[in-house]
Amino acid sequence: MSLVLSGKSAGRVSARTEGAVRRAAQELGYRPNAAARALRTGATRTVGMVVTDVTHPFFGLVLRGAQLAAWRTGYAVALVDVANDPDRELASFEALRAGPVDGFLFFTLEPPAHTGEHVVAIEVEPPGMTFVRFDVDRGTELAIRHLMDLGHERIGHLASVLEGETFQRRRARMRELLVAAGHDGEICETAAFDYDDAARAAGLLLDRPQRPTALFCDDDVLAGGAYLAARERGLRIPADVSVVGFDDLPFAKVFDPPLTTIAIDGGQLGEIAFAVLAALMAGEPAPPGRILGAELVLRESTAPPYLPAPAAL
Amino acid sequence: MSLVLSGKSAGRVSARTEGAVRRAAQELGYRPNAAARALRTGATRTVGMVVTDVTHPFFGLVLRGAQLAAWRTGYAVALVDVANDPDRELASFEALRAGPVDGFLFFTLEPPAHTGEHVVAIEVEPPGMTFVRFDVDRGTELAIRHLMDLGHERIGHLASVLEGETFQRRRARMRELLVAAGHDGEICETAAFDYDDAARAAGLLLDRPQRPTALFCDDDVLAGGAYLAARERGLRIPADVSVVGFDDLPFAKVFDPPLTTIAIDGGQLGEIAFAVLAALMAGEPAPPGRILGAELVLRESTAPPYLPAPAAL
DNA sequence: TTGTAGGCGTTATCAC
DNA sequence: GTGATAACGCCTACAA
Repeated sequence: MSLVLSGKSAGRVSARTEGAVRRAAQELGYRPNAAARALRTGATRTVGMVVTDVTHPFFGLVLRGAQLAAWRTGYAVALVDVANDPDRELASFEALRAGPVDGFLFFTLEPPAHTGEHVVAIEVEPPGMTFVRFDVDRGTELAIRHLMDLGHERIGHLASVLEGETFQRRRARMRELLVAAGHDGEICETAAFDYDDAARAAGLLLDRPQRPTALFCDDDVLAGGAYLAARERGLRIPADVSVVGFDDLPFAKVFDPPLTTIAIDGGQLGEIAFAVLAALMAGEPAPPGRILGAELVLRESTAPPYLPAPAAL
Repeated sequence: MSLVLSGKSAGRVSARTEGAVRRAAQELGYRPNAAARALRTGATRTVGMVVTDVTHPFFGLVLRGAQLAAWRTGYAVALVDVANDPDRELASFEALRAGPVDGFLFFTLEPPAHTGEHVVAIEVEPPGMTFVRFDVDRGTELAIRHLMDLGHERIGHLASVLEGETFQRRRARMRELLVAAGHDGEICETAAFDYDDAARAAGLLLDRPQRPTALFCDDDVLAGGAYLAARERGLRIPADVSVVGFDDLPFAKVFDPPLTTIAIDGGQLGEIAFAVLAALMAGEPAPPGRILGAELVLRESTAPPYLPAPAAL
């Protein structure tokens, strides 16, 4: 019967019956029931992607990448937004374990500990769990080096409030580089991924008695907050403060001045994360993890500290 | 047996057995299988939301709103991105009809014609289909009026290439208002929701022999492209060109100058769309449609045309 | 108050 | 090459 539809008719059913079946199915508007199939086969050909915050522009890129890769292999990806709520995160995981998905892409602060499910962690590297992440150490090194090469010594860090591993890495690496160069290592404020809150935190940094001459931001949204704070205070970027972001979100180049930032490829991240998960689900030997590149995109928000005022003044 | 777990034990099972059952379930790590339940009950308590482009920042807001509302009633929402591809749109619909969802939220150009499924259209108003959309007529009226009040007569339209109903509305209303005021009604270029393409199209507008003194953009992303084009040409906003956007995306206020735009509430849209769908699924009488407000947010990207040069020159 | 059985729509196996 | 049948796990009606 439905051998035909599942494409396993080769050499099993006569061409005539096959045609008849197809026609009948067509006319009756028959469509195989997904629930029954899932029950029988134990697979849904769907993977769940759980993210902390759909509202952040970076996720769209990642989801798009994962979705494209999934599509090619006949999988669908269901997105679950956890709205920065750990309880909800756990609840989602439990709900999804109940059957609706064959595997998980966890783009959150802390993926649930290993449970025998197929899961790949994104941007986190939990011990023993397959992961895909960017080389943020390299990324922050590129950013900080660039600033130090320009002559900056007092570099503020506009950091994410989120305790994610990727952010801890940024902080640690930055500190390392700064102390290695003999500079002050901890001028830091944290903010949510929200322009107003970021502006508030950036303001705290800019209002310090010893104002930092440059700001390294965990993310382009945060950098946007720094732009806001600088504008409120009549500070020019980059003449009075240099700013460097992270992510290279599409709007970074429309900021004024265009934002110098660390580019990472969200689409690629999603694509690779799905590929790794697919390997896992297929029982193939998957790599323990993948680390993706990051590079510096030079635009116009950085300059040497304290540019001399125009000669005329 | 599983009467307990489904919460229907009231007056059917003794408290003792109930406790025993719960404990056993706990220890065995038993969790009801979603596929089997779906097969049996015919419902999945999941709705599908299909969007044209996850990559656009507006969708995050809508999804968040829908997801929050769904969560409250024990529903999940699965997001499907269609990547602006009509074939994929149809394919997704077919795939989703196979069972995995109880209802649909269609945020696309053209939701598939009525098929007996529970579906609510978002930002489109197909005949006979339940919908939720913004009052874009009012929104564009607010924008155009504002520009005309400022004294603009030659207003360019930086429009979306997408043929969505919401965009056709903007165009039609704008034209109406312009011809009613006796102005030239069609200075228009279209672009994809992408800063570079938008900059290209905006450039076409700005390079016209009779340069428009103001630009009305279908969307804040497009407005960002206008900023880029103006910058390339050394044109000042708003002194040389006024710009007004649509959506009030979070980054609009960090643009320089902060963007005057039409604010619409994506979260509310998602929330209401889900509520309407829930009513539909429950068989309750649902309203034929809902129209949500839009308002003008005055910032600094608009001014009277051709501001006189500073007296000193 | 508790136990049992049937069926939801598939797929896969096995006998014809 | 084809048709029958069992089983996936849950829910619910009905019998004990």
